[in-house]
Amino acid sequence: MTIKTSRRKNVEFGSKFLESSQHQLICLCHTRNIGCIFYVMAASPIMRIPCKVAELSLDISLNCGQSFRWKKRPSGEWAGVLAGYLWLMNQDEAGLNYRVVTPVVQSEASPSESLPAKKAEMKECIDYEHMVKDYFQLDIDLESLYRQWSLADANFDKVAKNFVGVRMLKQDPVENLFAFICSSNNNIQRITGMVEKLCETYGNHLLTYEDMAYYTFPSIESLAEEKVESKLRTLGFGYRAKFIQQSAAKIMKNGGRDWLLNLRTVSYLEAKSSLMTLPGIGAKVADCICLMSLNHSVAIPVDTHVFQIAKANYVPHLSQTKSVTDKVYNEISAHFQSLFGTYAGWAHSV
DNA sequence: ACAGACCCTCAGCA
DNA sequence: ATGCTGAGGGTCT
Repeated sequence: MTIKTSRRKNVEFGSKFLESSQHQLICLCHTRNIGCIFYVMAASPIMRIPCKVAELSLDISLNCGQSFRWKKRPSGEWAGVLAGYLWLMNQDEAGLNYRVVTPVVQSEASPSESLPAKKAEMKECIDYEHMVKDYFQLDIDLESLYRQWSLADANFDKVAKNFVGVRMLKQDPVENLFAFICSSNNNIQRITGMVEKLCETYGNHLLTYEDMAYYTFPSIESLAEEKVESKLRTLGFGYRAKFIQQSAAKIMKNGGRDWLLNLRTVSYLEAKSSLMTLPGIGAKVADCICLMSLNHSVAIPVDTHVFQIAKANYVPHLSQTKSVTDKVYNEISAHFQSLFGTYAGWAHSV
């Protein structure tokens, strides 16, 4: 089997490996003085889920500020790390195409010995389709929700045709939480850079694919260490450096990742108020986390833009209001919740 | 309820 | 070319 390397040479080895598998092997080979380091990855075949653009627009949903981790590659594919794999996706009118790239071996030894041992692992049946459907929440009928929202609100009806297929992702709450601590008083470009720095500094290098390094999102533990604040300061996080370290430490004290995941099972208001006990998380960020990773689809994050839109089109008596006080925040939230119903947060995103 | 302060960056403009 | 200002998916005191 011929394997392309990052140095654009071809390496021959392991021709029997995976001969009966439908997976494709990719090997990146770096010479380091005498030895070689092999980064071996397996790319799945392209898989497909029938899905209309009206049910899911990748271009909007992956790039509208709910996740900061998806990047469009020159090929037009979206690339992102999810559940410890690199995913590559695109879509056409009728379907979503995706493939998965996963590291198999990273060793300084000759790969010929370790590869067969990984063979069984590769063949392990992983339900990628289920993971995609879960992440995009494809069991939720978005077209039907759009119809419902259009009936409820003429303004939505007018605007919605330009923003078809806007779907909330079901994100990992750890990534979601720390990314949105970064979002306060900030712009998307800078937030994206900060999330990248978090991953490069405290995440694990997953693999390098076509000259792009991909990292996992850091664990809560790794962000909870005391040194993190000063390090993030030097990386330009500003006052958010302290929030990140302190929130991580507090979550660990509360029970770590399980404590966060458990917020999916409690009521929306309980989840929100629990999140707001963490430093750097106020009402808006808490609502973002509720909506984007904790299944509380009724949550309405009221940011400065939602405030402006609400003043101009929905809650006239706020037209002279200068700032978003708690009272104003709750009033705007409640308005959109009663207008759009259970999936109000999804409608708000459109 | 409401200012200020908080880190940093980047348009927009003089 | 430099320098100033305001705002950017807020939060805390």
